[in-house]
Amino acid sequence: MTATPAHRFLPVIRELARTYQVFEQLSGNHIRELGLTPPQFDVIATLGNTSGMSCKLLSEKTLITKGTLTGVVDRLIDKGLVSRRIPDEDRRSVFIALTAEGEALFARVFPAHLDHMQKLFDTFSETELEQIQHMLARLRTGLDTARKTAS
Amino acid sequence: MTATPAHRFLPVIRELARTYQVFEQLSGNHIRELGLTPPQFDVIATLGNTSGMSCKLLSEKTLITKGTLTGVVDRLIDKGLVSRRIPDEDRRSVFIALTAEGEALFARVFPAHLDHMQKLFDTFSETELEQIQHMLARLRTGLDTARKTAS
DNA sequence: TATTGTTATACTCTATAACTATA
DNA sequence: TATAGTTATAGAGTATAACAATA
Repeated sequence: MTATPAHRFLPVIRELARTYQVFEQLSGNHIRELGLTPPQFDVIATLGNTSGMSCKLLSEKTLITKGTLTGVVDRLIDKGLVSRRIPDEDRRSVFIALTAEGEALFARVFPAHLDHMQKLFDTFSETELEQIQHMLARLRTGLDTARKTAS
Repeated sequence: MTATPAHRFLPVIRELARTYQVFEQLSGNHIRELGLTPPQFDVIATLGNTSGMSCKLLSEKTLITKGTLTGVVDRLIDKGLVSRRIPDEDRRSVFIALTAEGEALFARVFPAHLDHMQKLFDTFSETELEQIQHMLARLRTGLDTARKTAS
């Protein structure tokens, strides 16, 4: 196996980290204006356009561990944005879904959030967007594999 | 101006976010084994291979706001990894640098961290690595511009 | 007055692990 | 026994804003 020299991929890692962090900061500012935190918005966005899902699945999709997720969902329930329900099929699990108010927030906020981001992509051609998405997906596959190997 | 349809860039945002989050998780596991947190490692890595820098510059490079940075640096000082010094030229500022122990940690840990990440990039050609880096850089430029506009 | 950092406050997230209830 | 979540704990990061010291 030919080792990849560090000088070749280190700049990519740096760019990935910085790009995401700047994105997170910009996105986070917008989110906090709505009285939400980034993890809370992540949950809202994940539940949006679905009929809800189990705590376990929500945890996997958002990458928020179960213990943390309980607290995040608690706060969203306090705000009246999501609901918990114990399904009859498996009374161990918890089904989490947006409330009507949560749906309304999602419908109002998510498009605004996209508008907010839209101009960043105007300099990219469709081909370039596909390329970057494809490469990120490949990179993530490698990351997923590494994560499983590590655990 | 032609608006970019959301369905074109939304997948890119999702991939960027997920890829970085998985990266952060993998990287974070490795970092916590060293007794550091990701922001602490970020500071160490930023100070590595430099003679130190002001709190302000360190804040800009790590994207950690000044109030938070004080606490992060406090904890690194408690661990004996960095030092504070007030320069004579401008007694308002604080000069932060790695201690000998911090340098040793950086030298030992950073290459190991890279080794840990290396295999993820073996399926990418040199051209592809350059492309993805270039596209991320362009994206970040757009993000930086948007951030300045927003503030 | 403007700039650089620190301090204070209050809250949220995080990891970890013990625990409960159900399967 | 295994699985799905909750609870408990302790620590760290975060935003925000008031503050002190220096320029």
